[in-house]
Amino acid sequence: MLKEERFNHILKELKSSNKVFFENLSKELRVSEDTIRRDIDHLSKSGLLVKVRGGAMSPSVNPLSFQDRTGLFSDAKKVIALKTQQLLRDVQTVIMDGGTTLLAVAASIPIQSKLRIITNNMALIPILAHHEQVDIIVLGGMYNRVTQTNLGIQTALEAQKYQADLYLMGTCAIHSSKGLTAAVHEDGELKKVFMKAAAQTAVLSNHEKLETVEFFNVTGLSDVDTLITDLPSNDARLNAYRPFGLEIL
Amino acid sequence: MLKEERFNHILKELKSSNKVFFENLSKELRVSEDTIRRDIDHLSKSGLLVKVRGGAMSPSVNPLSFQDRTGLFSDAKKVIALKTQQLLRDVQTVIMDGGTTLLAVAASIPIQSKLRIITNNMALIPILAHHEQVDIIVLGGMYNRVTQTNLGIQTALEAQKYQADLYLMGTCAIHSSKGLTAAVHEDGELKKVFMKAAAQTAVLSNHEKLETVEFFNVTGLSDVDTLITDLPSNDARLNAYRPFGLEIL
DNA sequence: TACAATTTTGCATAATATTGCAAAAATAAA
DNA sequence: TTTATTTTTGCAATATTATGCAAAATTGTA
Repeated sequence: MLKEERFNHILKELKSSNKVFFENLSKELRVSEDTIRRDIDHLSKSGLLVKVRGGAMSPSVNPLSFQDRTGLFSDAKKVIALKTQQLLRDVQTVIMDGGTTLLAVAASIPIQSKLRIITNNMALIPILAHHEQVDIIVLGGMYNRVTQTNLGIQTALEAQKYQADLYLMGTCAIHSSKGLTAAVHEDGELKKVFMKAAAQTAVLSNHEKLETVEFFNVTGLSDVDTLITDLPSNDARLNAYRPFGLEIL
Repeated sequence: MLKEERFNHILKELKSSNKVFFENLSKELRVSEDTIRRDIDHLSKSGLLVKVRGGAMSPSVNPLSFQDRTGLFSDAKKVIALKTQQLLRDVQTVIMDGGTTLLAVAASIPIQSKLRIITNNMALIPILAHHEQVDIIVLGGMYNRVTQTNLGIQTALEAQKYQADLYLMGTCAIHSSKGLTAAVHEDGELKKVFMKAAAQTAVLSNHEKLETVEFFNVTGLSDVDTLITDLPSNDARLNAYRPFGLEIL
């Protein structure tokens, strides 16, 4: 029996019952459990199934194409996304970088909005598929599978060529004395470029990111124009940031 | 017995049972397994079957030959895609532009391939999500919803910064006297840049595009190194292109 | 037809892939 | 925490595939 026939057997069984077990497959296909284990390993690397303890399961639906089902976003992100809409009403050109918060923002943009969005965030594209009035300018670079963003020198060089009204900054750590910091060097540098390219910078942050620090400095808080969190704007936990003169939404 | 007769026998058997074994074929056709192996090699390079350990399978039943969840790809595109794989074995860096044919090519790249892909084709990204050894360099620009590609001056400027071993050209019209032409101006200009950036250019084309002309000139056929269609390489409809000294797969 | 050049074929051998086993490591359960 | 179970890793035996080579067959040319 060919290896690929075993693969087909496994996938067929997975299709009908949604879960397969090493033990059963080993008996059905008359090979050792090790072989089944390796088969499943192979199939999982191809994304055709996901390994679980004792066997494998069908992969969860649509990994990349449609994240715009709002149920996928946490309440905190939805709150931030809705607050952000008021900033988008008065601008033409917006820079948006990485992070799922910005996906939530994009998902809540009204379908008839007229906007130009400059981004290195590839996950944004399918979300904006039906916004025919939204122009998307993609910033190229080395694609990062984990963050689904383009990064690198090339991305920064491209970003410098544009002028935007607003920069919506997604992922970063915020600290009242250390300012904004990023976990990835290239991402941190890119954020600096984005700030220069935009007339106004708004930082979007879950309250859990407040008073945290990452390794790479981006900027001080006085360079930020607006801070948007999931907290009420008068929440005490935001007091530390009020002296910097930024607008808190 | 002629080689062509063996081919026919193999393909016939493949059609009826979806799989063939070297051992059986060797006995049936009274030649050594080596000869069968070479025959299968040839048919595999012609995109008519996929080799597996011990024999070969028809591409449609091999779960690993295509990552085609949607069943979107036509037989012609699958043949072209499988033929194209032989070019990818010896290169490091490949430029791929727009068109669904190139999506089929990407979908048939083995999961363990090591490759660097330079592209303005955003639809390529989710297909290559599980190819951890494939680096993707995205070329930025104005995103076009219909073609799912980035276009414009910016895209061309970026493309000029790279050197590639191979350029796989997707959508274009081919004519024996008019050469290659494109339907969209920016796309045509970009194709010229891609050709300059790559050491070798291969044009992928459905046979229905042969002897058709679009409005924007790209280049003459003598600048093309390889032509890959869904037709057998000795098909009479390809004769018009043979004088240009390009390799026809 | 005869001869040279090319292609095809089968074989030996080296390289590679698959399989099952056993020990070590990691994970879940008590 | 300890214990039981599952998973990973390394290994050796076996099977398959790729490669170079020489003989045979085929093709083209005079």
